[in-house]
Amino acid sequence: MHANQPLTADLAEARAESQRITDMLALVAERVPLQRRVVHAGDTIYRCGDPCSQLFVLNTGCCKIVNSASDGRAQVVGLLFRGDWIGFDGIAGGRYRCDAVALDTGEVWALRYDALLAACAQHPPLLAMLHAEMSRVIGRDRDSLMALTTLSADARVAEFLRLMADALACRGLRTDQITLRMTRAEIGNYLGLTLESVSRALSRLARQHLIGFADGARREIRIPDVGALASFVGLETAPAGATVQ
Amino acid sequence: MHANQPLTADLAEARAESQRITDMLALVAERVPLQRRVVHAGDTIYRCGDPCSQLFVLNTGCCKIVNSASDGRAQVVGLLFRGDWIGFDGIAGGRYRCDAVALDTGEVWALRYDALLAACAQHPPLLAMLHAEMSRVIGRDRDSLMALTTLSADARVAEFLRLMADALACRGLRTDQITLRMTRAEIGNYLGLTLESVSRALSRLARQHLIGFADGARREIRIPDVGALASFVGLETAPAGATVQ
DNA sequence: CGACGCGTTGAGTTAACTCAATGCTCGTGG
DNA sequence: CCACGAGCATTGAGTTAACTCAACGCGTCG
Repeated sequence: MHANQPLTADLAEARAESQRITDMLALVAERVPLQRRVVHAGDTIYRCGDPCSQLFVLNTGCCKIVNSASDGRAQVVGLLFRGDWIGFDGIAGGRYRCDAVALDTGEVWALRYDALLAACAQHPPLLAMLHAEMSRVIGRDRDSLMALTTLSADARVAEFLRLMADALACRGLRTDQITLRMTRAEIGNYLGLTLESVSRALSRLARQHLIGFADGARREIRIPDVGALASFVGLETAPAGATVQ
Repeated sequence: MHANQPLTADLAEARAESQRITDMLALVAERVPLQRRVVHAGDTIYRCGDPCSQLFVLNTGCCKIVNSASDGRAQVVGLLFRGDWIGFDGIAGGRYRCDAVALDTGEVWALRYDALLAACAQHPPLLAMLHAEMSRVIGRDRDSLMALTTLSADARVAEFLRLMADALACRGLRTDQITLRMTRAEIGNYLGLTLESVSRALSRLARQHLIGFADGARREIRIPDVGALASFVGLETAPAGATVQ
Protein backbone atom coordinates (compact mmCIF):
# COMPACT_ATOMS: atom_id res chain seq x y z
CA MET A 1 0.00 0.00 0.00
CA HIS A 2 2.37 2.65 -1.20
CA ALA A 3 0.06 5.54 -1.84
CA ASN A 4 1.34 8.60 -0.13
CA GLN A 5 0.54 11.46 -2.38
CA PRO A 6 -2.79 12.97 -1.41
CA LEU A 7 -4.14 12.01 -4.75
CA THR A 8 -7.76 12.70 -4.14
CA ALA A 9 -8.47 11.27 -7.53
CA ASP A 10 -12.17 10.72 -7.42
CA LEU A 11 -14.95 13.05 -6.57
CA ALA A 12 -16.34 10.89 -3.80
CA GLU A 13 -13.13 11.05 -1.87
CA ALA A 14 -12.92 14.80 -2.28
CA ARG A 15 -16.47 15.11 -1.00
CA ALA A 16 -15.70 12.97 2.03
CA GLU A 17 -12.68 15.10 2.74
CA SER A 18 -14.77 18.22 2.40
CA GLN A 19 -17.24 16.81 4.90
CA ARG A 20 -14.45 16.00 7.30
CA ILE A 21 -13.22 19.58 7.21
CA THR A 22 -16.69 20.96 7.73
CA ASP A 23 -17.28 18.64 10.67
CA MET A 24 -13.95 19.52 12.19
CA LEU A 25 -14.63 23.22 11.99
CA ALA A 26 -18.08 22.73 13.49
CA LEU A 27 -16.63 20.71 16.34
CA VAL A 28 -14.05 23.36 17.10
CA ALA A 29 -16.54 26.21 16.88
CA GLU A 30 -18.89 24.40 19.20
CA ARG A 31 -16.43 23.33 21.86
CA VAL A 32 -13.58 25.81 21.93
CA PRO A 33 -13.76 29.50 22.76
CA LEU A 34 -12.28 31.27 19.79
CA GLN A 35 -11.59 34.67 18.41
CA ARG A 36 -12.37 35.35 14.77
CA ARG A 37 -10.08 37.61 12.83
CA VAL A 38 -10.37 38.77 9.26
CA VAL A 39 -7.04 38.97 7.48
CA HIS A 40 -6.06 40.41 4.14
CA ALA A 41 -3.31 39.49 1.70
CA GLY A 42 0.02 40.24 3.30
CA ASP A 43 -1.24 40.34 6.89
CA THR A 44 0.88 38.48 9.39
CA ILE A 45 -0.96 35.91 11.49
CA TYR A 46 2.05 35.30 13.68
CA ARG A 47 5.72 35.98 13.49
CA CYS A 48 8.77 33.86 14.16
CA GLY A 49 9.84 34.29 17.76
CA ASP A 50 6.45 35.40 19.10
CA PRO A 51 5.47 33.54 22.24
CA CYS A 52 3.12 30.74 21.32
CA SER A 53 -0.01 30.75 23.42
CA GLN A 54 -2.47 30.31 20.58
CA LEU A 55 -3.13 28.01 17.69
CA PHE A 56 -4.97 29.11 14.59
CA VAL A 57 -7.41 27.51 12.22
CA LEU A 58 -7.97 28.90 8.77
CA ASN A 59 -11.70 29.18 8.18
CA THR A 60 -11.48 30.86 4.79
CA GLY A 61 -8.70 32.15 2.55
CA CYS A 62 -5.20 30.81 2.28
CA CYS A 63 -1.86 31.56 3.82
CA LYS A 64 1.82 30.66 3.60
CA ILE A 65 4.28 29.50 6.22
CA VAL A 66 7.72 31.09 5.92
CA ASN A 67 10.72 29.62 7.64
CA SER A 68 13.68 31.93 8.19
CA ALA A 69 17.19 30.80 9.10
CA SER A 70 19.61 32.81 11.17
CA ASP A 71 21.76 33.50 8.13
CA GLY A 72 18.96 35.25 6.28
CA ARG A 73 17.70 32.45 4.11
CA ALA A 74 13.94 32.57 4.05
CA GLN A 75 11.62 30.11 2.53
CA VAL A 76 8.01 29.25 2.02
CA VAL A 77 7.61 25.80 3.57
CA GLY A 78 3.87 25.41 3.47
CA LEU A 79 0.63 26.57 1.92
CA LEU A 80 -2.56 26.33 3.91
CA PHE A 81 -6.25 26.45 3.12
CA ARG A 82 -9.65 26.25 4.77
CA GLY A 83 -9.58 23.88 7.72
CA ASP A 84 -5.81 23.85 8.10
CA TRP A 85 -4.26 24.40 11.50
CA ILE A 86 -1.41 26.84 11.98
CA GLY A 87 1.10 27.21 14.76
CA PHE A 88 1.89 23.66 15.82
CA ASP A 89 5.58 24.39 15.33
CA GLY A 90 5.51 26.73 18.33
CA ILE A 91 4.32 24.27 20.94
CA ALA A 92 7.66 22.60 21.60
CA GLY A 93 9.73 25.68 22.29
CA GLY A 94 7.02 28.06 23.45
CA ARG A 95 7.73 30.33 20.49
CA TYR A 96 6.69 30.13 16.87
CA ARG A 97 9.51 29.05 14.60
CA CYS A 98 8.24 30.61 11.41
CA ASP A 99 6.01 33.36 10.05
CA ALA A 100 2.44 32.77 8.94
CA VAL A 101 1.25 35.25 6.32
CA ALA A 102 -2.16 35.52 4.65
CA LEU A 103 -2.12 35.33 0.85
CA ASP A 104 -5.71 36.33 0.46
CA THR A 105 -8.63 37.79 2.33
CA GLY A 106 -9.88 35.24 4.81
CA GLU A 107 -10.99 34.47 8.33
CA VAL A 108 -8.67 33.00 10.91
CA TRP A 109 -9.80 31.53 14.20
CA ALA A 110 -7.47 32.01 17.12
CA LEU A 111 -7.69 29.44 19.92
CA ARG A 112 -5.88 29.84 23.20
CA TYR A 113 -3.83 26.69 23.62
CA ASP A 114 -4.77 26.27 27.27
CA ALA A 115 -8.46 26.71 26.48
CA LEU A 116 -8.13 24.15 23.72
CA LEU A 117 -6.57 21.64 26.10
CA ALA A 118 -9.30 22.28 28.63
CA ALA A 119 -11.94 21.67 25.97
CA CYS A 120 -10.14 18.48 24.93
CA ALA A 121 -10.25 17.24 28.52
CA GLN A 122 -14.01 17.79 28.51
CA HIS A 123 -14.58 16.23 25.16
CA PRO A 124 -12.10 13.51 24.08
CA PRO A 125 -13.07 13.46 20.37
CA LEU A 126 -11.66 16.95 20.21
CA LEU A 127 -8.28 15.65 21.35
CA ALA A 128 -8.37 12.88 18.76
CA MET A 129 -9.06 15.51 16.14
CA LEU A 130 -6.20 17.69 17.34
CA HIS A 131 -3.78 14.79 17.08
CA ALA A 132 -5.09 13.89 13.66
CA GLU A 133 -4.48 17.44 12.50
CA MET A 134 -0.92 17.42 13.77
CA SER A 135 -0.37 14.05 12.15
CA ARG A 136 -1.74 15.39 8.89
CA VAL A 137 0.75 18.25 8.93
CA ILE A 138 3.60 15.82 9.47
CA GLY A 139 2.52 13.61 6.59
CA ARG A 140 2.05 16.52 4.28
CA ASP A 141 5.44 18.03 5.05
CA ARG A 142 7.07 14.70 4.24
CA ASP A 143 5.29 14.56 0.93
CA SER A 144 6.62 18.01 0.04
CA LEU A 145 10.08 16.95 1.07
CA MET A 146 9.85 14.04 -1.26
CA ALA A 147 8.51 16.08 -4.14
CA LEU A 148 11.40 18.50 -3.80
CA THR A 149 14.13 15.91 -4.01
CA THR A 150 12.71 13.46 -6.51
CA LEU A 151 11.01 15.65 -9.09
CA SER A 152 12.34 17.70 -11.98
CA ALA A 153 11.48 21.38 -12.27
CA ASP A 154 8.54 20.82 -14.61
CA ALA A 155 7.20 18.00 -12.47
CA ARG A 156 7.50 20.11 -9.33
CA VAL A 157 5.44 22.87 -10.87
CA ALA A 158 2.90 20.37 -12.14
CA GLU A 159 2.75 18.77 -8.71
CA PHE A 160 2.29 22.18 -7.14
CA LEU A 161 -0.70 22.88 -9.38
CA ARG A 162 -2.11 19.42 -8.80
CA LEU A 163 -1.83 19.85 -5.06
CA MET A 164 -3.48 23.24 -5.30
CA ALA A 165 -6.34 21.85 -7.35
CA ASP A 166 -6.65 18.94 -4.94
CA ALA A 167 -6.76 21.25 -1.96
CA LEU A 168 -9.50 23.29 -3.59
CA ALA A 169 -11.43 20.21 -4.64
CA CYS A 170 -11.41 18.97 -1.06
CA ARG A 171 -12.92 22.26 -0.07
CA GLY A 172 -15.73 22.14 -2.55
CA LEU A 173 -14.31 24.84 -4.77
CA ARG A 174 -13.96 24.70 -8.51
CA THR A 175 -10.94 22.74 -9.52
CA ASP A 176 -10.76 23.32 -13.23
CA GLN A 177 -9.50 26.84 -12.76
CA ILE A 178 -7.31 28.19 -10.00
CA THR A 179 -6.01 31.64 -9.17
CA LEU A 180 -2.43 31.78 -8.04
CA ARG A 181 -2.08 34.09 -5.11
CA MET A 182 1.69 34.02 -5.28
CA THR A 183 4.20 35.58 -7.62
CA ARG A 184 6.52 33.38 -9.68
CA ALA A 185 9.27 34.27 -7.23
CA GLU A 186 7.25 32.96 -4.29
CA ILE A 187 6.29 29.79 -6.11
CA GLY A 188 9.92 29.27 -7.05
CA ASN A 189 11.00 29.82 -3.50
CA TYR A 190 8.49 27.24 -2.32
CA LEU A 191 9.58 24.72 -4.95
CA GLY A 192 13.30 25.34 -4.74
CA LEU A 193 13.46 26.90 -8.20
CA THR A 194 14.19 30.32 -9.64
CA LEU A 195 11.32 32.44 -10.86
CA GLU A 196 12.52 32.00 -14.44
CA SER A 197 12.40 28.23 -14.10
CA VAL A 198 8.84 28.43 -12.81
CA SER A 199 7.86 30.65 -15.70
CA ARG A 200 9.45 28.32 -18.23
CA ALA A 201 7.89 25.26 -16.63
CA LEU A 202 4.45 26.85 -16.79
CA SER A 203 5.02 27.74 -20.43
CA ARG A 204 6.08 24.19 -21.22
CA LEU A 205 3.05 22.74 -19.44
CA ALA A 206 0.84 25.11 -21.38
CA ARG A 207 2.51 24.11 -24.66
CA GLN A 208 1.62 20.49 -23.84
CA HIS A 209 -1.95 21.61 -23.11
CA LEU A 210 -1.72 20.25 -19.57
CA ILE A 211 -2.68 23.69 -18.38
CA GLY A 212 -3.88 26.93 -19.90
CA PHE A 213 -3.82 30.59 -18.97
CA ALA A 214 -7.15 32.27 -18.47
CA ASP A 215 -6.10 35.90 -18.07
CA GLY A 216 -3.53 38.39 -19.27
CA ALA A 217 -1.58 38.52 -16.03
CA ARG A 218 -1.14 34.74 -16.22
CA ARG A 219 -2.24 34.21 -12.66
CA GLU A 220 -5.37 32.27 -13.56
CA ILE A 221 -4.56 28.69 -14.49
CA ARG A 222 -7.00 26.43 -16.27
CA ILE A 223 -6.52 22.72 -15.63
CA PRO A 224 -8.55 20.79 -18.19
CA ASP A 225 -7.60 17.39 -16.75
CA VAL A 226 -6.12 16.98 -13.29
CA GLY A 227 -5.51 13.29 -13.99
CA ALA A 228 -3.27 14.14 -16.94
CA LEU A 229 -1.30 16.49 -14.73
CA ALA A 230 -0.91 13.79 -12.10
CA SER A 231 0.32 11.22 -14.59
CA PHE A 232 2.78 13.78 -15.95
CA VAL A 233 4.25 14.05 -12.46
CA GLY A 234 4.54 10.29 -12.28
CA LEU A 235 6.17 9.98 -15.68
CA GLU A 236 8.88 12.54 -15.12
CA THR A 237 11.61 10.57 -13.50
CA ALA A 238 13.80 12.14 -10.92
CA PRO A 239 17.17 13.57 -11.85
CA ALA A 240 18.66 12.52 -8.52
CA GLY A 241 18.59 9.33 -6.47
CA ALA A 242 14.97 8.49 -6.97
CA THR A 243 15.04 5.14 -5.29
CA VAL A 244 16.86 3.54 -2.45
CA GLN A 245 17.69 -0.12 -1.86
CA MET B 1 14.55 36.20 16.47
CA HIS B 2 15.32 34.29 13.31
CA ALA B 3 17.13 31.25 14.66
CA ASN B 4 15.58 28.13 13.35
CA GLN B 5 18.40 25.76 12.79
CA PRO B 6 18.81 23.57 15.83
CA LEU B 7 22.26 25.00 16.28
CA THR B 8 23.03 23.60 19.64
CA ALA B 9 26.18 25.62 19.61
CA ASP B 10 27.25 25.56 23.17
CA LEU B 11 27.76 22.67 25.48
CA ALA B 12 25.35 23.95 28.10
CA GLU B 13 22.49 23.86 25.64
CA ALA B 14 23.40 20.36 24.52
CA ARG B 15 23.45 19.24 28.13
CA ALA B 16 20.05 20.78 28.80
CA GLU B 17 18.68 19.02 25.74
CA SER B 18 20.20 15.77 26.89
CA GLN B 19 18.49 16.22 30.24
CA ARG B 20 15.18 16.92 28.55
CA ILE B 21 15.41 13.67 26.61
CA THR B 22 16.32 11.67 29.68
CA ASP B 23 13.44 13.18 31.63
CA MET B 24 11.03 12.53 28.81
CA LEU B 25 12.02 8.89 28.57
CA ALA B 26 11.73 8.49 32.33
CA LEU B 27 8.28 10.05 32.29
CA VAL B 28 7.11 7.73 29.54
CA ALA B 29 8.60 4.65 31.16
CA GLU B 30 6.96 5.54 34.44
CA ARG B 31 3.48 6.36 33.19
CA VAL B 32 2.85 4.40 30.04
CA PRO B 33 2.71 0.62 29.64
CA LEU B 34 5.25 -0.20 26.98
CA GLN B 35 6.83 -3.07 25.19
CA ARG B 36 10.59 -3.05 24.66
CA ARG B 37 11.95 -4.46 21.46
CA VAL B 38 15.54 -4.82 20.37
CA VAL B 39 16.10 -4.11 16.72
CA HIS B 40 19.11 -4.63 14.47
CA ALA B 41 20.30 -2.77 11.39
CA GLY B 42 17.80 -3.32 8.60
CA ASP B 43 14.91 -4.39 10.84
CA THR B 44 11.59 -2.83 10.04
CA ILE B 45 9.85 -1.09 12.93
CA TYR B 46 6.71 -0.53 10.94
CA ARG B 47 5.73 -0.55 7.34
CA CYS B 48 3.75 1.83 5.19
CA GLY B 49 0.10 0.78 5.19
CA ASP B 50 0.19 -1.12 8.49
CA PRO B 51 -2.69 -0.17 10.77
CA CYS B 52 -1.47 2.38 13.28
CA SER B 53 -2.35 1.41 16.82
CA GLN B 54 1.04 2.08 18.34
CA LEU B 55 3.59 4.83 18.58
CA PHE B 56 7.27 4.14 19.09
CA VAL B 57 10.02 5.84 20.99
CA LEU B 58 13.64 5.18 20.17
CA ASN B 59 15.49 4.44 23.37
CA THR B 60 18.84 3.60 21.78
CA GLY B 61 20.18 3.28 18.25
CA CYS B 62 19.04 5.18 15.22
CA CYS B 63 16.59 4.66 12.41
CA LYS B 64 15.42 6.12 9.14
CA ILE B 65 11.97 7.05 7.90
CA VAL B 66 11.32 6.15 4.27
CA ASN B 67 8.48 7.64 2.31
CA SER B 68 7.33 5.75 -0.77
CA ALA B 69 5.10 7.17 -3.47
CA SER B 70 2.67 5.14 -5.55
CA ASP B 71 4.87 5.52 -8.63
CA GLY B 72 7.82 3.81 -6.96
CA ARG B 73 9.82 6.81 -5.85
CA ALA B 74 11.18 6.11 -2.39
CA GLN B 75 12.99 8.45 -0.18
CA VAL B 76 14.55 8.80 3.23
CA VAL B 77 12.71 11.70 4.82
CA GLY B 78 14.02 11.54 8.34
CA LEU B 79 16.72 10.24 10.63
CA LEU B 80 15.92 9.56 14.25
CA PHE B 81 17.93 9.04 17.41
CA ARG B 82 17.49 8.33 21.09
CA GLY B 83 14.38 9.97 22.42
CA ASP B 84 12.74 10.52 19.07
CA TRP B 85 9.15 9.48 18.54
CA ILE B 86 8.12 7.48 15.51
CA GLY B 87 4.75 6.89 13.94
CA PHE B 88 2.92 10.19 14.29
CA ASP B 89 2.25 10.18 10.57
CA GLY B 90 -0.13 7.26 11.04
CA ILE B 91 -2.55 8.87 13.45
CA ALA B 92 -4.55 10.87 10.93
CA GLY B 93 -5.41 8.04 8.53
CA GLY B 94 -5.19 5.09 10.89
CA ARG B 95 -2.32 3.64 8.84
CA TYR B 96 1.35 4.48 8.74
CA ARG B 97 2.34 6.46 5.70
CA CYS B 98 5.98 5.46 5.56
CA ASP B 99 8.43 2.77 6.59
CA ALA B 100 10.59 3.02 9.70
CA VAL B 101 13.80 1.02 9.48
CA ALA B 102 16.55 0.60 12.07
CA LEU B 103 20.04 1.62 10.94
CA ASP B 104 21.76 0.17 13.94
CA THR B 105 21.23 -2.09 16.89
CA GLY B 106 18.97 -0.38 19.38
CA GLU B 107 15.94 -0.58 21.61
CA VAL B 108 12.53 0.64 20.58
CA TRP B 109 9.65 1.17 22.93
CA ALA B 110 6.22 0.42 21.55
CA LEU B 111 3.31 2.24 23.16
CA ARG B 112 -0.29 1.44 22.41
CA TYR B 113 -1.88 4.68 21.30
CA ASP B 114 -5.02 4.16 23.38
CA ALA B 115 -2.95 3.33 26.46
CA LEU B 116 -0.92 6.46 25.88
CA LEU B 117 -4.05 8.59 25.71
CA ALA B 118 -5.37 7.00 28.86
CA ALA B 119 -2.11 7.77 30.64
CA CYS B 120 -2.26 11.35 29.36
CA ALA B 121 -5.74 11.74 30.83
CA GLN B 122 -4.37 10.61 34.20
CA HIS B 123 -1.30 12.77 34.05
CA PRO B 124 -1.56 16.01 32.01
CA PRO B 125 2.20 16.71 31.79
CA LEU B 126 2.41 13.61 29.64
CA LEU B 127 0.00 15.15 27.18
CA ALA B 128 2.01 18.36 27.06
CA MET B 129 5.08 16.30 26.35
CA LEU B 130 3.34 14.38 23.58
CA HIS B 131 2.29 17.59 21.90
CA ALA B 132 5.78 19.01 22.27
CA GLU B 133 7.21 15.93 20.56
CA MET B 134 4.81 16.22 17.65
CA SER B 135 5.61 19.91 17.40
CA ARG B 136 9.30 19.13 17.37
CA VAL B 137 8.87 16.73 14.45
CA ILE B 138 7.02 19.41 12.51
CA GLY B 139 9.71 21.99 13.13
CA ARG B 140 12.48 19.63 12.23
CA ASP B 141 10.83 18.54 9.00
CA ARG B 142 10.52 22.17 7.97
CA ASP B 143 14.18 22.77 8.64
CA SER B 144 15.09 19.84 6.39
CA LEU B 145 12.77 21.18 3.73
CA MET B 146 14.57 24.46 3.86
CA ALA B 147 18.02 22.91 3.79
CA LEU B 148 17.09 20.95 0.69
CA THR B 149 15.95 23.91 -1.33
CA THR B 150 18.37 26.61 -0.24
CA LEU B 151 21.69 24.80 0.09
CA SER B 152 24.26 23.68 -2.48
CA ALA B 153 25.41 20.06 -2.57
CA ASP B 154 28.47 20.68 -0.43
CA ALA B 155 26.50 22.70 2.08
CA ARG B 156 23.83 20.03 2.27
CA VAL B 157 26.37 17.39 3.10
CA ALA B 158 28.02 19.67 5.64
CA GLU B 159 24.65 20.43 7.18
CA PHE B 160 23.88 16.72 7.31
CA LEU B 161 27.09 16.07 9.24
CA ARG B 162 26.50 19.06 11.49
CA LEU B 163 23.00 17.84 12.28
CA MET B 164 24.30 14.39 12.99
CA ALA B 165 26.98 15.73 15.34
CA ASP B 166 24.40 17.94 16.98
CA ALA B 167 22.02 15.04 17.49
CA LEU B 168 24.78 13.01 19.09
CA ALA B 169 25.94 15.92 21.25
CA CYS B 170 22.41 16.32 22.57
CA ARG B 171 22.53 12.69 23.56
CA GLY B 172 25.77 12.91 25.42
CA LEU B 173 27.76 11.02 22.83
CA ARG B 174 31.07 12.03 21.42
CA THR B 175 30.67 14.62 18.73
CA ASP B 176 34.17 14.90 17.30
CA GLN B 177 33.84 11.61 15.49
CA ILE B 178 30.76 10.05 13.99
CA THR B 179 30.10 6.76 12.28
CA LEU B 180 27.85 6.95 9.28
CA ARG B 181 25.39 4.13 9.32
CA MET B 182 24.25 4.83 5.80
CA THR B 183 25.82 4.23 2.41
CA ARG B 184 26.60 7.18 0.13
CA ALA B 185 23.52 6.20 -1.86
CA GLU B 186 21.27 6.50 1.18
CA ILE B 187 22.78 9.79 2.21
CA GLY B 188 22.34 11.07 -1.32
CA ASN B 189 18.76 9.92 -1.36
CA TYR B 190 18.11 11.75 1.89
CA LEU B 191 19.78 14.92 0.65
CA GLY B 192 18.42 14.87 -2.88
CA LEU B 193 21.82 14.18 -4.43
CA THR B 194 23.46 11.32 -6.30
CA LEU B 195 25.89 9.11 -4.47
CA GLU B 196 28.74 10.52 -6.57
CA SER B 197 27.85 14.04 -5.53
CA VAL B 198 27.91 13.01 -1.88
CA SER B 199 31.26 11.36 -2.33
CA ARG B 200 32.71 14.43 -4.06
CA ALA B 201 31.26 16.76 -1.45
CA LEU B 202 32.84 14.71 1.33
CA SER B 203 36.16 14.76 -0.48
CA ARG B 204 35.98 18.53 -0.91
CA LEU B 205 35.10 19.03 2.76
CA ALA B 206 38.03 16.83 3.70
CA ARG B 207 40.33 18.80 1.37
CA GLN B 208 39.30 21.94 3.25
CA HIS B 209 40.01 20.15 6.53
CA LEU B 210 36.46 20.70 7.70
CA ILE B 211 36.22 16.95 8.17
CA GLY B 212 38.57 14.01 8.11
CA PHE B 213 38.26 10.28 7.53
CA ALA B 214 39.19 8.03 10.41
CA ASP B 215 39.04 4.64 8.75
CA GLY B 216 39.68 2.89 5.50
CA ALA B 217 36.05 2.38 4.55
CA ARG B 218 35.47 6.12 4.97
CA ARG B 219 32.46 5.64 7.14
CA GLU B 220 34.04 7.22 10.22
CA ILE B 221 34.07 10.99 9.98
CA ARG B 222 36.16 13.18 12.21
CA ILE B 223 34.84 16.69 12.79
CA PRO B 224 37.58 18.78 14.34
CA ASP B 225 35.40 21.89 14.63
CA VAL B 226 31.63 21.75 14.39
CA GLY B 227 31.50 25.55 14.44
CA ALA B 228 33.60 25.75 11.30
CA LEU B 229 31.25 23.31 9.61
CA ALA B 230 28.26 25.38 10.65
CA SER B 231 29.74 28.60 9.32
CA PHE B 232 30.58 26.84 6.07
CA VAL B 233 26.88 26.03 5.69
CA GLY B 234 26.02 29.66 6.32
CA LEU B 235 28.58 30.98 3.86
CA GLU B 236 27.53 28.82 0.94
CA THR B 237 24.79 30.79 -0.67
CA ALA B 238 21.90 29.07 -2.27
CA PRO B 239 21.88 28.43 -6.00
CA ALA B 240 18.10 28.90 -6.12
CA GLY B 241 15.67 31.45 -4.72
CA ALA B 242 17.29 31.90 -1.37
CA THR B 243 15.15 34.73 -0.21
CA VAL B 244 11.62 35.89 -0.69
CA GLN B 245 10.16 39.37 -0.57
C1' DC C 1 2.39 59.57 -19.70
C1' DG C 2 6.23 57.31 -17.25
C1' DA C 3 7.57 54.32 -13.68
C1' DC C 4 7.10 50.15 -11.53
C1' DG C 5 6.03 45.43 -10.63
C1' DC C 6 5.43 41.17 -12.63
C1' DG C 7 5.98 37.80 -16.25
C1' DT C 8 8.26 35.89 -20.34
C1' DT C 9 11.93 34.63 -23.25
C1' DG C 10 16.79 34.20 -25.04
C1' DA C 11 21.84 33.36 -24.53
C1' DG C 12 25.52 31.75 -22.00
C1' DT C 13 27.29 29.46 -17.70
C1' DT C 14 27.61 26.17 -14.16
C1' DA C 15 26.50 22.87 -10.64
C1' DA C 16 25.06 18.53 -10.46
C1' DC C 17 24.04 14.47 -13.13
C1' DT C 18 25.25 10.18 -15.99
C1' DC C 19 28.33 6.87 -17.47
C1' DA C 20 32.46 4.47 -16.88
C1' DA C 21 36.76 2.99 -14.86
C1' DT C 22 39.25 1.89 -10.78
C1' DG C 23 40.39 1.04 -5.84
C1' DC C 24 39.56 -0.43 -1.18
C1' DT C 25 37.44 -3.76 2.46
C1' DC C 26 35.75 -7.52 3.90
C1' DG C 27 33.77 -12.02 3.88
C1' DT C 28 34.02 -16.66 1.80
C1' DG C 29 35.65 -20.76 0.06
C1' DG C 30 39.35 -23.39 -2.14
C1' DC D 1 46.68 -18.55 3.78
C1' DC D 2 45.51 -16.44 -0.37
C1' DA D 3 42.39 -15.77 -4.27
C1' DC D 4 38.23 -14.20 -5.49
C1' DG D 5 34.05 -11.65 -5.77
C1' DA D 6 30.60 -8.53 -3.96
C1' DG D 7 29.64 -4.24 -2.28
C1' DC D 8 30.84 0.29 -1.44
C1' DA D 9 33.56 4.44 -2.37
C1' DT D 10 36.27 7.43 -5.29
C1' DT D 11 37.48 9.84 -9.34
C1' DG D 12 37.41 11.40 -14.24
C1' DA D 13 35.09 12.88 -18.55
C1' DG D 14 31.28 14.45 -20.85
C1' DT D 15 26.33 15.99 -20.69
C1' DT D 16 22.41 18.46 -19.21
C1' DA D 17 18.99 20.66 -16.35
C1' DA D 18 18.65 24.57 -13.99
C1' DC D 19 20.79 28.91 -12.95
C1' DT D 20 22.37 33.85 -14.00
C1' DC D 21 22.16 37.83 -16.58
C1' DA D 22 19.80 40.61 -19.65
C1' DA D 23 16.26 42.29 -22.68
C1' DC D 24 11.64 43.06 -23.42
C1' DG D 25 6.29 43.06 -22.98
C1' DC D 26 2.25 43.97 -20.50
C1' DG D 27 -0.85 45.90 -17.20
C1' DT D 28 -1.54 49.18 -13.27
C1' DC D 29 -1.30 53.25 -10.80
C1' DG D 30 0.21 57.76 -9.32
